[in-house]
Amino acid sequence: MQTPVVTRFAPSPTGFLHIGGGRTALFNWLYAKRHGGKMLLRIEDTDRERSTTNAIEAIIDGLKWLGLSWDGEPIYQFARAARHAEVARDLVVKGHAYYCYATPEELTEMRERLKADGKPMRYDGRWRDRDPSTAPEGVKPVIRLRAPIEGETVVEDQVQGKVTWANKELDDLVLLRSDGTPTYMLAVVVDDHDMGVTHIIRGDDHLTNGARQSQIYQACGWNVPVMAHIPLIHGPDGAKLSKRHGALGVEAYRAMGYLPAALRNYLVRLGWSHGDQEIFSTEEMSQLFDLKNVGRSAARFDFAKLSNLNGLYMRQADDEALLAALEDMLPHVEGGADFARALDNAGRKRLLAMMPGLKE
RNA sequence: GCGCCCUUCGUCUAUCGGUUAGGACGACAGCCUUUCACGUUGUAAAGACGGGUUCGACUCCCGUAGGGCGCGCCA
Repeated sequence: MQTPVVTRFAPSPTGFLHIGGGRTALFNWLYAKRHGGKMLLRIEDTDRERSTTNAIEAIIDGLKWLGLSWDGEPIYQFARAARHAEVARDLVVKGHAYYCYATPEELTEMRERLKADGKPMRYDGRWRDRDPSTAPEGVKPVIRLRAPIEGETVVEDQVQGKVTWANKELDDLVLLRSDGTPTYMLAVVVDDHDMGVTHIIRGDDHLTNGARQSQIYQACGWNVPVMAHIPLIHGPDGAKLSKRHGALGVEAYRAMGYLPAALRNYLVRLGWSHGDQEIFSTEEMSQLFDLKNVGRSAARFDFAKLSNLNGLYMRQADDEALLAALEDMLPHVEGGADFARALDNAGRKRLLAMMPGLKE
């Protein structure tokens, strides 16, 4: 019997739902649908400084607007900190991790020296085999993974293919901070395992993390989920998508009047293809989507093509549905609230009558 | 600096060793139209570079260049 597919979308709530994150969520959602599985939502809020409830709401709101849904309640990573710490301490007991008493200042100094010498900036393992009884007074230790030194770590990626690292390139990462809270690297592995995630589909900026996380899985004695690192979305100039490119969050696309169906269609074709087909209904893409046809190179965002698709979806839209979409959008667009207030039933009727011409 | 990844028209992409290298957006030129839009017809436009392997490379291998990502007690 094959285990059912479980994917997940795991944003960190430090801003709004990034357009790239929206596509990642879409791919996870489609993959789960295609295989009759589930998509889970996990909020990665372990960075207490930067995580805000506003951002959590914005992400959930953005996903809903995009028409994406998830199974069960969202999991909040911070709430699971005790479990993460327990795994880290268990790893120490088993000899797969150790306490490191190096201070942040000491490590910064170490990195600066390595950089000056033109050496790779990796933790040098100074506490890996040192007797803890020689620990300095008053320093709270972190827990580091005792990563393998020899051999190699391989990620059998569904998009990138087989990717190999020499273990000597990967240093002993921190699992548990000195204040007892988990790092991202540990939390992700423990949560994905506990949540029964079978497929990790995320941006390829996480590819190296995939290797490091594989090492944690191995230390824990757990199976590594299937991984798929999808290419990133770049701005029209080929540089990483940033504020200066304009619309970063999906809510900005709503405010510009794009239809969710058009944005989904645009996003799914960024990196994925099915022969020459350009237009996919949501139903269709959830039947056709696969990892095999996801490309490996970054795609540039093209507003002209998005607009073209949006026009196409508008012209095809049912008049009532388009009016509903308009009213739905009004509160989010500048000056829209006034328009919405002035829109009575008579106005609505008039708008509906004009819609066939308007949408052309 | 070290590691990993990527490279087909301006852009998104098809091609799974043999094709006139296909489609879409955009551009340009017609047609339609009181205008704009829609629609429609057509045109231009691509395998980064250099070596191999092969009867034959966009496709496989190596190198170079360019780009991206990672190298935090951030996620």
